[in-house]
Amino acid sequence: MNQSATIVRTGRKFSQVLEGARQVFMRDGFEGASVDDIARAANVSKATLYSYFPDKRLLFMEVAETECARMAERAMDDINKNETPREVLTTTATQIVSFLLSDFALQIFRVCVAESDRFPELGRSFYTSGPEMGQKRMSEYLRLSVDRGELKIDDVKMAAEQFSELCKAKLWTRAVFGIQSEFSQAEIDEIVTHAVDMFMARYGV
Amino acid sequence: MNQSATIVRTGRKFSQVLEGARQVFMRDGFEGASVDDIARAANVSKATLYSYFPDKRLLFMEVAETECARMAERAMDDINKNETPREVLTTTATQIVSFLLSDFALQIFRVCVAESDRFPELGRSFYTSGPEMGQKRMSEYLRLSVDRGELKIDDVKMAAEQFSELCKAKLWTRAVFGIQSEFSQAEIDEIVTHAVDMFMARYGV
DNA sequence: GCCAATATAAACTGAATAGTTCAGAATCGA
DNA sequence: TCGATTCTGAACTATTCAGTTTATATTGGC
Repeated sequence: MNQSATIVRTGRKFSQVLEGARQVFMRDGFEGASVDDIARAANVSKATLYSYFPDKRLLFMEVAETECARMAERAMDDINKNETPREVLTTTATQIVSFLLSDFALQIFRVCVAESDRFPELGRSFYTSGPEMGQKRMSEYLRLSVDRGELKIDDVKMAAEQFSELCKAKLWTRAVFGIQSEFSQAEIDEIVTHAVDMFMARYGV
Repeated sequence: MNQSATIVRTGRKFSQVLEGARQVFMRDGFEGASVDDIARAANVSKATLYSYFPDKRLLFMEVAETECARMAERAMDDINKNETPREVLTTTATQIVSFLLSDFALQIFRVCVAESDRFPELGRSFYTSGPEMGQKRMSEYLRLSVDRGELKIDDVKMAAEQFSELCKAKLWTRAVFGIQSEFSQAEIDEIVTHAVDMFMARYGV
């Protein structure tokens, strides 16, 4: 991954370039985005852009990694460990569902899926800083609850995977394929309730 | 969707073209595949190809639709309605998981996700003939079992969505991002068991 | 105010590639 | 065998786009 050596990170317009690239890549994907578009969006000349990034791929990778890190930071941040599992799970599921349905998460998912054939490192990087990261946070919480005797789980990792998977039911697939793009709170709550009910039916004490 | 009107489906080499297109699109995605490549793979001249399909997009759509139909046909075909729910669900889950992890299903998913921004009809078509189709079949079975008193389900559609989502736990995400590409029967069975256990815990009588 | 680093605009190269055209060859039904 | 349909190959157009170049302008530290 460390072709980063060849990226020049100093200079007045570095972050401008990155921000322009972010916008355009997120809107158009990798192939869809032209370097001219990016330069225009960044209010920067093409020559300047190329003085920072040796090529389009590296620029894209940089954007993707930055976005994934930002993503991981946001999602599942405020687990209040003193509430009951049902409460915690409900709060967390609501966050997860809302996040998964955001334009932002959807678009980066699309781009990463689309390009992970061409850039295997991208797939890995996304997985590590996205889904895997979430799964770890969730596992920690579940482990805690099990130790407290609040939940009864044989395989904590698997349970965490199942939980986040349940959060994708119905709406997420529809969102990914552009069938539906607006989601009411009621729709989200419905998914959340069903996810939590199912989880508790299986792992509740 | 019926730009299909403009596709000529008769002629000696129609299926040859389609098969070549299938191979190349599945390997390279939409942008990645060049029409020259496809013509070569199909053992057909470019002119012939264009005599069947007015443009690359329609050719792609045709391939995707054909593949989805084939997909829907295969998956969840042999539900033996006389077994217990646990048995039926286990068989079905095994089929679903294996199918979801096949190169074939993964590749078509990737391509459809990648291109559904540019071709909204493609996303819709994939969703309809893929996930939605599966969900309907599953719903029918669940409805039957509920009527028989074998299961207790408030929202059959939602339960069907949850079930297929549970089949994606752990392995599928890893597959989509190319983290893992070989899956042992034991790994598949693990997912299946956990999916069925969870489902039965929630909806069993 | 000067110098060195940094940025700009715009034109250019070179490579891919979608889609067209057409004269002639292969194929097939009758 | 004949005539019509279908296919071929190869050359051609036109476009898009990554990446380069160059001559000029801006900026900021000293």
